[in-house]
Amino acid sequence: MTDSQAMTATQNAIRVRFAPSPTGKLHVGGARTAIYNWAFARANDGVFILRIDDTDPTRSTEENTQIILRAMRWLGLDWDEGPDVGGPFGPYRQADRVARYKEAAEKLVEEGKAYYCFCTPEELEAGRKRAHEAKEEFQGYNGACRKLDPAEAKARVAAGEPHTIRIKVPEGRGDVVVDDAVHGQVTFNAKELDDFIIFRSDDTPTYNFATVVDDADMRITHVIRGDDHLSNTPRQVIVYEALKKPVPTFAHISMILGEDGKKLSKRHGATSVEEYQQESYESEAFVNYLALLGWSFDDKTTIIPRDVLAREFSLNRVSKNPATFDSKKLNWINEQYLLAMTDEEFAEKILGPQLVLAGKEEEGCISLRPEWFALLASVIKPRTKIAGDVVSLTEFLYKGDAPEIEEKAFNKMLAKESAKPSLVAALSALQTLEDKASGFYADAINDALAPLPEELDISRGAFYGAIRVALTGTLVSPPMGEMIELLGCKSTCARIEAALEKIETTA
RNA sequence: GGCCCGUUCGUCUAGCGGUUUAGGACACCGCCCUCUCAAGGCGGAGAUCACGAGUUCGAAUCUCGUACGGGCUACCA
Repeated sequence: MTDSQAMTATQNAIRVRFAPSPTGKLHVGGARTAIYNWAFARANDGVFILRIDDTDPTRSTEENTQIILRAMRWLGLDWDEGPDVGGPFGPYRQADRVARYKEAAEKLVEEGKAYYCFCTPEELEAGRKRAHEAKEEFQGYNGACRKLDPAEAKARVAAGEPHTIRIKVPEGRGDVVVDDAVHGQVTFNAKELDDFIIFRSDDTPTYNFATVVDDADMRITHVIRGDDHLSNTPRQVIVYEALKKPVPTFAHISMILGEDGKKLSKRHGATSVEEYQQESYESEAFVNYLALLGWSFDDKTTIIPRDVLAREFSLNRVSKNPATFDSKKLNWINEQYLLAMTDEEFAEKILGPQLVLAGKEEEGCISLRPEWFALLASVIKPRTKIAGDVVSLTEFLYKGDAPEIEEKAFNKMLAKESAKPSLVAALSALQTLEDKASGFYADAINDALAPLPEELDISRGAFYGAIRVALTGTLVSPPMGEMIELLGCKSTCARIEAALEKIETTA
């Protein structure tokens, strides 16, 4: 590629941005917006930019910024330009760009496209109240300071009078048509827009101004963001026009609701990405689920790995209506990702880390006995919804030689006549098997146990149930052969003997 | 109040004027497999496409109203 070609490519490249405010953790709604931006950029060989919109210094924190960055990394959404990696249009934190906004705002004042306003918040509030009580159609700013003589206004500013800067919505602007990639053309009448504030009296820019300056400076071509900004878009279009910058394409995506159909909030449980990470969801499954919440690939696909998403995402398949967050489906998708792992992979990525985390195994345990862990993975994997489940699913392994037996389980399986002969027969069969030295494997164990119920004239349910309770103390466990192989002969026999003893003492 | 957006099974969605007795997925129910619990296989129930008019030979799909939900109307983002 020649330099001029490279230049053309960059100029034509799609550039999108995700611009969270660090006023809290990364929310699932924000995460989905980030995913759509990222996927749209990747699918179109575009550039994905991360910008921190911290124009509100009172609510923004560095800690939240770091949490958001961490969440983005966990989601696997890599950015090409951003606060930590830099880029040609930085800085990428709004707090570091205030001089730029000030300059842009003053320039608009100079050009007569914006003006100083000396109205106090109290006056404005009173005006709004009056308009509201009079039930006036238009309840916005009345434009009092618009008529001020510019020279006089400048003098008042120079004299230190508190002031804001308001943009002038051009007289007779007519309809502002927003070209929205998901909603189509949305028309607003500029008459309904008032001269809104672009710069506060405390010398900070407002959101509607700062984002436009940044999006223009950063050559953003597509603004993909939440629905709640749709009504603000005509205001931003006015700013683009005042700045004489091209207006990007917008794509307003709907919000995510809680299971009661209300806006997602704390009382719906986990709402931040961080919480889902801590609850041990697979990052890719989480991204998959969120991507599908408001976007579809076709009429049947539900499993979309991250790389496929990055190839296939398109804005025209984004749906307009709000979506309800369904943790059951998230769980199911998560499970599908776990199921898709090989046993070795599952042992390495899920079993090892989770068991180490729970203090059940030592770091590096898998390499010591890879086959045992692969077998364990094969029985645990289909029973795992999320990674953290493996701790309870493997609990039977760590119960020692005389597991505590749940009362309910004892009463149901061991407190009956068939229990003792079942255990005795199983014990002897297993010991014989071990003596044969042909290998204490699941298949052989199953073969050794299989004929016993009939020989003893005991139902299979009662027979295996008795062993299950003896070995685990509970009524639920992995399949018998595998479980016994995992426990090994020594522990198995010890547990059966302990159960027999308990039967004796109880009887 | 004004302006804007949205409305297909409980949930996520497919559907872009006839191919639809509205398709798929989650959840639910049943059967099969089976020593328990899963996983897997098969099947079932579940949506008069918010409602009402209109356009059309024909509408979930186009238009207009109504209702309900949401957003904006801040010196929040």
